Parts: sequence; structure tokens; C-alpha cells
Amino acid sequence: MTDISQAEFEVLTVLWEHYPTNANDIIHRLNQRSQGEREWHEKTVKTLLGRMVKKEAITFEKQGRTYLYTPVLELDKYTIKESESLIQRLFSGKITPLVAGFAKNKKLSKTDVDELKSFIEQWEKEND
Amino acid sequence: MTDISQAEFEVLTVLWEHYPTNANDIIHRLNQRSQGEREWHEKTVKTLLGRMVKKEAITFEKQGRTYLYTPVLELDKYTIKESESLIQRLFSGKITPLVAGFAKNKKLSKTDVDELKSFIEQWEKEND
DNA sequence: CAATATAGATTACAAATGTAATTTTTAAAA
DNA sequence: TTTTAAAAATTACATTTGTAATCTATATTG
Repeated sequence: MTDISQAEFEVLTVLWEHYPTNANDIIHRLNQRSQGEREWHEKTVKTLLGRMVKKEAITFEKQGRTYLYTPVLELDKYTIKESESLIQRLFSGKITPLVAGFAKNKKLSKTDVDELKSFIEQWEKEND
Repeated sequence: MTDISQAEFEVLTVLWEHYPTNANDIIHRLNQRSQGEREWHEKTVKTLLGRMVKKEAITFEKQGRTYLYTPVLELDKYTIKESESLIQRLFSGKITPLVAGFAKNKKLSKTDVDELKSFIEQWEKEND
């Protein structure tokens, strides 16, 4: 998948929440989601959908004269690809410095740490 | 700091490694770094430096007729800002799912886990 | 069936970006 | 001091992106 832009990503995000679906539904969801902060114009969204089709980030199948869109990549594939790229670029591929930075900036809560611990416990159980 | 572009980021990266410094040194380091994969043209780099000055991502002081550039933001400030933004966008602000995704993709090593554990241990010592 | 509303296709256009070339200025060399 | 080399400033230009408007084809309505 060619890289998608900021705006394209937002459109893709609501498509991930529910697909396959048509342009109008996507537009509607976008405007629900960004309550008032932003008004997605129909034409804008349709342009972005067209561009993503061309980039092969999404596909569609015809249903009468409307299209039903579907993401090419699953959301989790995409998030993994993105986070790996960031970890690579900013932390030479190591994850702990990211967590540490997060912590230093007071963004790490007790809950986060508990979750991390139980995740690690699980991981160790599976990887002995 | 206004958002910087991909190419600007690469230039900024080598500036972070060593500053304050002049354009030629930056160009030289860029070409060392990206061994052959990419040839940074002098004019290109200078354009990017100029744009970053305008965006106030970097500053400079004159030394004779050359400029010595300095990043405005420290590297760690920048990485934290970027990683928080990604964690927000992709994981609703939670860090564990990122670590979990990293793991699922087999990118998590025993070493990483050990580092995480000792980081957590430290964190708990400091946050009781 | 003719008129119309609407879906997607095409076109528009400014700003940002990647990538440089040309111009202007000035320190250094002859 | 005149020439020249090199720094920064300005200009260039194609592509991408954000944001739509207009065009074209067609399903639906009267």
C-alpha cells in the first residue's frame, strides 16, 4: 500500500469501523465522529475515497450505481506497520525507550503498568 | 514547531547528532549515513534547512558568511511528541496495545522483555 | 418515457513537499 | 584590487495533499 495521507487516514479509520459500506455512510460517520470540530464535505470525502482506490489502500464492489468500499489492509496490520516504522525511526527499533519516554512525560499510569505487567507475564508463559 | 516533513526530518536527525554545525557538515553526514542508498544533493539540503528555519524547527547564528544551525527542539522532546501522537491516533492513548502488537509481529525479543521488566521495576520503585 | 436527483469521474486550484538550478552576495585568492 | 569560489537567497517545477466544484451517466420519480 502506498502511503496514505493524514486526511485519507481519517476516512479509512471510519471505514475500518464498519465495512463494506458506501460513500454516504462513510461521510455520515465521519461527521458523527468529529462532532462539530470538523465538517467533512461530501465532495472532499469522495475525492479521498477515489484517491485511496487508486493507491490500492481500499477496494470496492459495485452495488447498483454506488460503490461499497472495503479496506485492503486490516486495521491491525496497518497499526503494526505504522508503529514499527515509528519505533524504527525514533528508537532504532527498540520498544523500551518508547515506553520510558512515555513514562517520563507522565503519561504512564498505574493501570498502564499493570497492563504491561500482565501482558509480559502472558508473553513469558507463551515464550519459554 | 510546525510539522516538519519526511525529508526535513532526515536532515534534522543528523543535526541532532551534532550541533551547532554548518550546512556542509550536515550534507556530509547525511551522505555518510545513507551509504549510497541515497545521494543528498547540496542544494536540496540547503533548501530544507532554509525551510526549517522558516518553520522555526531550527535556528542559526552567523559565523562569517556561513550559518551554524541548531535544532529548536531537543531530540527527546520531539520523539515524545511524535510517539504520543501515534499512540493516541492508533491506540487511543494506551501503550500496552502497541507493545502487544509489536509482540504479535514477532518483533519482541527476550531482551526487550527483560528491559521492559527492569524498566517497570524501576518505575514502581519511583512511583509507590 | 421524460425529468430529475444523485453517484461517481473529471477538473480545479492553492499550499506543501521533494528536488534542484539560478542569482546574488561576499570572503578569499591571485 | 580585481577575480573567483562558495554561501545563502531566490526562483523553478513536478507531485502530493486538502478541499471542492463541475461534468457525465444513470437510477428513480412523476
